Amino acid sequence: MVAEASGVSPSTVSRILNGTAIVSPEKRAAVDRAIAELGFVPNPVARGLAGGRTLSVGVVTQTLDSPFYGVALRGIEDVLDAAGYSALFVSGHWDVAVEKRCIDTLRSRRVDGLIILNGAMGDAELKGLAKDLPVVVTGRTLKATGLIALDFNHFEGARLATQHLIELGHRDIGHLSGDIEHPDARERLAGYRAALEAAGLPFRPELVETGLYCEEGGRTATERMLAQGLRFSALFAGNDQMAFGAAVALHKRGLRVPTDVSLVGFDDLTLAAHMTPPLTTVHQASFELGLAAARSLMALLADEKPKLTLPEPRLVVRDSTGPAPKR
Amino acid sequence: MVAEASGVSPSTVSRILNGTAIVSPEKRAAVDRAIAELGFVPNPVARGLAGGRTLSVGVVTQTLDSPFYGVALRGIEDVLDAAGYSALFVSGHWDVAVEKRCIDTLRSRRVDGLIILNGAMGDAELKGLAKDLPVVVTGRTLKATGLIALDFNHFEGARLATQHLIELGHRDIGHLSGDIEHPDARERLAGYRAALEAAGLPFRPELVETGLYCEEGGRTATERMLAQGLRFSALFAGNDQMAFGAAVALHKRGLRVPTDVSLVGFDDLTLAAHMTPPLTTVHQASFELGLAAARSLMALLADEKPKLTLPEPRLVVRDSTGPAPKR
DNA sequence: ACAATCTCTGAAAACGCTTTCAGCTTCGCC
DNA sequence: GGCGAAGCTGAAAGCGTTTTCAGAGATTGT
Repeated sequence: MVAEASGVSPSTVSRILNGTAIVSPEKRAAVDRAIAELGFVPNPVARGLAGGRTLSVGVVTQTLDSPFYGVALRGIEDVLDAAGYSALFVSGHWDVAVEKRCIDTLRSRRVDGLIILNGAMGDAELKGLAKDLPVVVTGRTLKATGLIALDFNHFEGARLATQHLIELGHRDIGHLSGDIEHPDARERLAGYRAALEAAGLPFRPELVETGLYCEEGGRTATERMLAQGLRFSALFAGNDQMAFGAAVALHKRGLRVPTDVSLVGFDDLTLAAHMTPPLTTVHQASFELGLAAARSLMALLADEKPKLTLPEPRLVVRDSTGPAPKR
Repeated sequence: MVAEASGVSPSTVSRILNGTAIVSPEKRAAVDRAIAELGFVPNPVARGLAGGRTLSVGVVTQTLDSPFYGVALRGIEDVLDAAGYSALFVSGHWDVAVEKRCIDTLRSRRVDGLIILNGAMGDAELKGLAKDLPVVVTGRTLKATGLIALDFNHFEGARLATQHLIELGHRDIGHLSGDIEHPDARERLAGYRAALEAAGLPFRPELVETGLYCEEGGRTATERMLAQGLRFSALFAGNDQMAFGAAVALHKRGLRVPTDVSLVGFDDLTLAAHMTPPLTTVHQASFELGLAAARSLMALLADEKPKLTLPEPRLVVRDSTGPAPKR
């Protein structure tokens, strides 16, 4: 230990560095000077070995390059960085087995905590994990000690989107649902249905088509609806990526957005505002989600109980929705 | 050390785990059994302290949520993961100071190597870094020991894109250039110019507008050109994101793609194929870039000299380009 | 004024591995 | 048959911190 070369014992230096105990001003000054002169930087690896805390947290996401979670990762990074923590990002690729392996790796690397963005694993396992180390999980609601769950109000978002279409006079409103495995897809579907029923419109299962939460999924789902000869004047897509795909499918069929078909997305990706026409969508504050997740974890690590809450979803009306065409 | 509880000395176990030396089959079998029974998992933190190798590499990118680099990150993760390495992703936010701080953090965490995606720092500093630990850098060409530079052929890509427009009969071809600070933006501009000149067309500086490499940058650059009353029948955007922005600007002016203006992008983001109309663009193999970068680093760490090469750019013709309108 | 308490500090153990060093065998060869 | 070389293995010394433990002074209470 280099700093020792300048006066005191390693224990004292450690105490100064960590503020673990009171040290006399003179020694503190001497050590500070030595540190500055030597350009000393503590070694996190050794710290991790000795102290058990590595000042690193694991972040498991599904795909690193998702436009939606990417932004959340940035929020996480910001908070962690400011707190002196480093993030280990891993992706589970929507595969429970891969996800578990990732988590094992992270644990073997002795991360101090875990942030799991929309994990695929079961609630029970998650609770088990949380017994060992602090966990913040998004995309589900769950209560357990050492665990904080953060989720958006998908139901309300979907309700807003559908209501908007109804208010524009649309009656035949289709829904492109994400894979029903995802709790958020289920909630969005429920919100869509609730809005219809609140307006006295029937819920028609044939107007709901399911696909993967991506451009391709939205495109093929729309093509299926079109192929079936279904009549609809508006489409509420489970997320923006699906909406992009839907726009392509409609365009190919010669249908104009919003003249022939109104289109609403969900997420408000950066790109939504830059699509042609700019997409009406439900804004999800994913950056804030990242911030909140990271802050929650920091609180958990400090043995506090914060219970941060996420902003409510908000409809952003752009140019992809318009009045229903006369029948 | 737990595994010792079953027969041999810790040194021998370590040797088996690392393949550092030849061990007799019986001992090896005994140890293997013990490891299996105890479910022993080596502690990378201790390993890092003792051996100097942490089996982790630092990856510095500019923004975690870039659609282009996101894909590359996935490629990096795939390779690293398979090799038993973990990645520490950090983002420099296009700021040299931030970037340096990130690198310091990574070094203090004793990463075994560094992958720098389009770093903002100077060549000289990079070379200095490479003296200390293996570095792979993308987006520039550079030669130094312990350093591998990987880059696309931006010039050729831009040339292909421009040539395609010329072959379609376009004569007034604008270019939305990325910030000229970026070497790749400069090369793309050069490729554009070379294609023009090869076809005997004059290079007209007023048809080149510069902006940030993002949707907003493309939109405002296009708006500026439109506002100046410039006549052009085709636009070659510095990257796909700028092309998306350009499409919005054109759409607002009532100009149709490709009927009134043909549009070519660069990168071939996933979204390019799902935009309306699907975007003609230059394919950059960013996933392969990630793979190649990670593999190069692994090779460097193994003291090999691989010199992987990236695929040549390739024009992907979709629906955003068409024949030049008659004048 | 003396014991009982506090403060502050250093010595030393621990964290869980890797690696060097030296010792013991077993060969191969003159 | 003896000697050097080569092959395996264990003991022990780190790696750079934190943390426990106990001791040296300085305070306080009576």
